[in-house]
Parts: sequence; structure tokens; C-alpha cells
Amino acid sequence: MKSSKFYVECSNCKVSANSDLNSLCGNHIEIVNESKSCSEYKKGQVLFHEGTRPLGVFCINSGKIKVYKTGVDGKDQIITINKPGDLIGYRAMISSEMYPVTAGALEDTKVCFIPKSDFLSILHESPEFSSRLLQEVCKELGIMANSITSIAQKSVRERLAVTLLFLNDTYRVESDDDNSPVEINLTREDLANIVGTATETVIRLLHDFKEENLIETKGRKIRVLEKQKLVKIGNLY
Amino acid sequence: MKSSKFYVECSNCKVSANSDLNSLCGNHIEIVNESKSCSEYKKGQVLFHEGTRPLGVFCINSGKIKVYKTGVDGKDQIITINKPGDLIGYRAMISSEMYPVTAGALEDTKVCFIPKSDFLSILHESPEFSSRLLQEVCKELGIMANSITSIAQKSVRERLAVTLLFLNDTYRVESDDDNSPVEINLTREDLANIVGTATETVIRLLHDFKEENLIETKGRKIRVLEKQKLVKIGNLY
DNA sequence: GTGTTTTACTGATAAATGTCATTTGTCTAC
DNA sequence: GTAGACAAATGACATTTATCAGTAAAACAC
Repeated sequence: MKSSKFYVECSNCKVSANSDLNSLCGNHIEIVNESKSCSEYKKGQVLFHEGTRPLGVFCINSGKIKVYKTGVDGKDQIITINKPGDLIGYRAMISSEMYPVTAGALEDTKVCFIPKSDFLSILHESPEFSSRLLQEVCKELGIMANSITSIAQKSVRERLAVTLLFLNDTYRVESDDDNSPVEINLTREDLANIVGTATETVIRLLHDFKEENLIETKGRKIRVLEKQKLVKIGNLY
Repeated sequence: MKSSKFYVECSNCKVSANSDLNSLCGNHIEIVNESKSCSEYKKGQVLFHEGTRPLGVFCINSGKIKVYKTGVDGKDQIITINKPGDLIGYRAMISSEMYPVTAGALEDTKVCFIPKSDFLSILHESPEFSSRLLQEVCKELGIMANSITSIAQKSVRERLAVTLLFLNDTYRVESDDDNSPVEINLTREDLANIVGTATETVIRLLHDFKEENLIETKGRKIRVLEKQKLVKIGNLY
């Protein structure tokens, strides 16, 4: 499964700047550092499955994770894409439920795993951390409300435009400035599973966007050329 | 605006059994009781508007509140319906954002309003309460993920069946047992705004359900007759 | 109760999107 | 580097759902 191990010290992990874990004090950081295990997931491998019991929390060190839900007909709906620094898998643990979603690697990804007992005890001991998580989760609920409205009301063309802009940010690497070209590397099927439509529909609309010179493609890779025009198409006021 | 005042003591408020506020200790309950103000909103009145700054938290005493987001074309998407005991309006406050949604009364509704400063200080002082809220919010994120998948993948007929089952629970009164008839009292437009479709489509599908003897209607009121069959239509495994 | 406004309902039609089948191209593992 | 597998692309078609227009009925305010 987990193909290989790697090792980082939390204290000098470069993703900590982007992580909720950075609200922990030195003492708690040390507990995390001692109890965690680091491993690499190959593209396509699953971190946890919908319907299973949470055993701990994952902190992404490098790579990208898709968090999705599989519908009755077997089609996946991607809920979020997570990046280095993000914590995943803690929500169901906190609400004492089975995972409502599955998490899988979109590319080769390094993650640290913090066991449930350690995570929960730190959560209880550190008001700073739990307050930070509460803020985070409240913010995400606003984002989700927005997603629901978007899927319910916008056309597929609009949603695809919005999604491309989102992915353009997600796939941007640190070093890039805001307008440097970004290579979005996702299968058309994953893209369709974010937008909430059929793969063929995405392909046809990407073709249109290409003809309108809004994007360019190279194999499966997509580059956004005209952000402003996509903003307009997406009806993002 | 708020047409009339009423008064309840938190200590003998009968909704507290269903409220997250019941995790507060006597001391904190007293602070809430002192600082809160109670008022009644008439059907159709708005508690807070999308885009405005949160000033406090509402605790529903009686009635029902719809929480919705208005799309660019002016159509509303209802995100949740809240009942007595529910707290609303705290999320944006916690994440220090403007309200991402609007809250309006679906029927004449009594609410208590707890000012921001009092609510936030209690949140910081009471680990039990903040932990309870965190659990609550995490659970809701799972529900939202489910909603997104449902809107993205299910047909309108399936979603309407699911929504009717949900409303059947929401409109059930305490005293009723699980199988007593429930009167769902919502405009067809609100129903469409939950399902995420056009009003006419809802009307046509309700007509079908009626012909299939799954529901009966009396004016605008809807009664669910065959829960099990709706479960099947909704593809709720 | 009565009048007025709002909502429910019906039909006809158009538009958007999904589905299926097939070909072409690209990725990946050996 | 090449074979085999997998993904992208395209066309034809079916289906769902939205939109518009108009009438009937119900809810609400006085």
C-alpha cells in the first residue's frame, strides 16, 4: 500500500507555515512529532475510505489529495482538493462518525499521520488549536454553502469556468507570481467530478474555451490564459 | 421590523433540551440570560442578510427559519431549515467574516438574540461549549458534502423524494409519534429552492407523486403517505 | 366575508446536458 | 522504446429540465 517511508521533523517542516498545526505550542508540537508516522502515497492510492472509522489525522507534506464522495451509481463527486499544510480526516473523528468521504492521492503525495488518541488529547489541551480548527471549519461551511448554490443554479459552462480558476490557484507553485502560467494536471474525469457533470460535457466545453482562446491544452494539461474572461463567464461578481 | 417582544428565562426554556446552549454551566447560562433579548419575527421577515456583519447569535424558541443564499440571477438556494433549539448566525462570527447567507422566518418565529461580545467571551471561557460547537460544525460539514453530491448526481425526482422525507421530519411536532401524519407547509417556490430546481418542475413532480399515492395535498400543505416508497425513489440506501 | 394579491397549476416549446458507441491519442509499466 | 491500457475526443441521439405564457385557485389583509 504505502510504498515508502520518509521523515521530517515537525519543528523544521516547511509546510507548517500553511498549517493549522502551527498554532500548537512547542510542547504539543513535540508530542505530534513523536507520535506521527510519515509515509508516501502513490498517485491513485487511498488514504481513507468512506464508511470507515477514523484512526487519526493526516497532514499533507507534499502533493495533492482529492476528497470525494461516491454516489449510488458509482460516480464520484469531488468535494475538495487539499494541498501541503492541510489537515484532513479530523472532522469525522471530532464528530464521532464514520468517514462520510474518501481521500485519495491525485499525485504522489507525502503525508504525516497523527494517531487519533494523540490528536484528540492535544485538541482538548490546547484552546488555541481547537479555536483555530473551529474557525477553519466555520469558514469551510460558508464555502460549502457557496458550492451548493453554484451547483444548483449555475450552468455547467459557468461552473467549469469557476473550477478552472480555482484549479489555477490550487496548482500554482509557491515560487510563481500570480500571473505566471500554471499547468493544471487532472484527468477529464476528475475535472468532471469537481464540476458535477459528465466527462464528455467537460471535454466539449474545454474545446469551446480553447477555441475562444481562454485556455490552452497540452495533452491532459490545461493552462488558463484569460482569467478575467473566465471570471466573467463564471458570473463571479 | 420585529413586531413584538416576549420573554423567557433560559433556565426554564423548554427548547434548551435541544440546544447546544445546554452544555453551558449555570454561571454562563446566567450571562446569556442577562444579555439576551427576545423578539418575534413575522413570517417572511429577515433575521440577517448575506453580506452583512454578524452582531450576535440567534437561538430559536419557536417557529422555523430558512437559511439561504441568493444567486446572481436572484434565485434563492435554501441551505438549511432550522428549528427550535437551533443556534444560527454564529459561524460567520467565529470565522470573522460577513454572513455568506441570509436567514428569514418561514413562519412566525420567536428568537432570543445573544450579542456578539457575550457569546464570544463565553465561547472562549467554556471548553465544553466550544468543543460541542466544534462537534456540531464538523457534523454539518459531512451533511453538506452529502448535499453537494446529491444535487450534483441525483435527478430532480430523486431529490424531491429525499427533501419530502427530510421535511416530514422537520415539520413533525414533538408530541407526534414517528408515523403520525405531518403537514408540510411551504410554498412550492421554497420547496423548489431546497431541491434546487424550477418551481414548475416541483409542481409537476408533486402531481406525479400524488397520482402514485405517495403523498396527498390540501391547498399548499403536503402529507407524506408512503415513506418507504419515497426512500426507494430517492435512492437512499 | 370580500376583494386583492400571491401562489398553484397546466401546456407548449426550447435549451442544456446526459448517454452510448466509436475512434484517436496519450500515458505508463515493463 | 514499445505494447497494452487508459483517457480524450467526437458524433448522434435521448432525456431531463428550464422557460414562457396563461388560467385557476388559494392565502391574506381588511
